[in-house]
Amino acid sequence: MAESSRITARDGVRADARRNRERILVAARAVFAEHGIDAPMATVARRAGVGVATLYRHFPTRDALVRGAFARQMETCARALTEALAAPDPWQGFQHLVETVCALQREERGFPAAFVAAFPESTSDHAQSRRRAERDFTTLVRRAQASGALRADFHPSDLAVVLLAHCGLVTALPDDGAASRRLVAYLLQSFRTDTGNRPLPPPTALTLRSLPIATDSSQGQRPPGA
Amino acid sequence: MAESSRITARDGVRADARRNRERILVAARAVFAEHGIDAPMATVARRAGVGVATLYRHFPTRDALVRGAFARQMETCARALTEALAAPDPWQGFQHLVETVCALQREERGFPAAFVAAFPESTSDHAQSRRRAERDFTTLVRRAQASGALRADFHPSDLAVVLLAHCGLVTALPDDGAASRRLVAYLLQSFRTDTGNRPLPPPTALTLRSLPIATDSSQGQRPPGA
DNA sequence: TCTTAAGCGGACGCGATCGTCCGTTTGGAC
DNA sequence: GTCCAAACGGACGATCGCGTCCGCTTAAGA
Repeated sequence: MAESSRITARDGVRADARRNRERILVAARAVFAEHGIDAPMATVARRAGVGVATLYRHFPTRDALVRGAFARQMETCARALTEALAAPDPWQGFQHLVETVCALQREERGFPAAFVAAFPESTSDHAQSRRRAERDFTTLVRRAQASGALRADFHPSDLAVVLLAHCGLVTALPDDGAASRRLVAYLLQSFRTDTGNRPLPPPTALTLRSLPIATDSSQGQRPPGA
Repeated sequence: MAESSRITARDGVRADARRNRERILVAARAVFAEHGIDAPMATVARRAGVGVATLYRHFPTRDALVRGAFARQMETCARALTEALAAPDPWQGFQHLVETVCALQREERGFPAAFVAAFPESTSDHAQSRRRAERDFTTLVRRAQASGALRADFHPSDLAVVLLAHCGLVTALPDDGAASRRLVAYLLQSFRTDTGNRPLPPPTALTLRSLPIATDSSQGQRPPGA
């Protein structure tokens, strides 16, 4: 009769519930990749083979779902930052960090827009992660500047500028890794002190003609948040 | 009875119709600036003080409305390109062009997303403008490269990369001119051959914490009126 | 003034998405 | 096997935006 006797598993979650949760996350990644993170929740549910209610039970808000779906990518980002700090050459670390995060944005469609939700202010642990990430990144910047490779007037906030711009680019051109690579290469060059022009990845096939039509609003443009 | 006798004005448009058209365009710019180009058509109509039907009569599709609303900005872009070609120093022309377009994207909110719709493929005259713009820009690039100021591996398609990235940035951070200026400065530097680090505009106040939350799609609703 | 059609506006039907409610199923402890 | 709470799923009412339809208003030529 003790309530503990009713707990069904180590973590108190029934097997089918855990299974469904995983199916939902897989489906969410697929659907977000196809239709952007504004895709209907019902679509995710159908893809996962569960009812809408089940979806909402596991993830009460779209925000929670997005965060759940891209948790792994977020961890990869965090790891990249740790690795960057550990790298013997701070500039190498810096460059690798930027390239890794941008590669994630480029490869996992839906993730770029989700990224900025990565460090939600609501939950305290995440706020803490976020603060730590900021601190670590600032340290990395200082070191890279001290080593002479990163220009002295680079400001840690420039990372946000880069990420938002890159996010916009890959959101507009989901298939085009070339554009993303090109942008990143240009930006990294402008961050260096040693500024001899270095080889770039190949240019894109874009023309003004081929730019996506704006009012086809199927693309999730990110609205500003709080 | 002759149909020509019924024509009511020089251009065959009644005075109230012309007046309403203008009011709609003003309202559209305001509403697009506040809520993005996906704002409900009815909102534009209400703001303009006309009925929905009137709005649809003048602009049958949202696309037509967007194009009408930002026609002036598009002309400014076209003029900037012409001026850039006429500039004595091709690099100056190039730089001025990029800065002008980005300034427009930054200042007229809603325009950035609209920009890519600027040269619709449907109407032949616009397609022609677009082709001409491409040709002119390519010429500008060649000249700037010949002058030695623009790096040889800059490709005209890189303009699209810049514009899309910048569009993403200002869409995400509508109020923040600093971020836009910063990005443009970085990119222009990386386009130069002469690559000594030059002074940058001041950094932004962004932190990872302050990045907009992706899935809060509630959009910062304006507290007053609307 | 009179006439007429160009122009106007709001109501309406349609379709999509949201998030909840509630009856049914099922995992797993005993 | 029995039981029950956890979990499920689909139906449902509410909301929102779209674009059209139709009766009314009004500009402006005669």
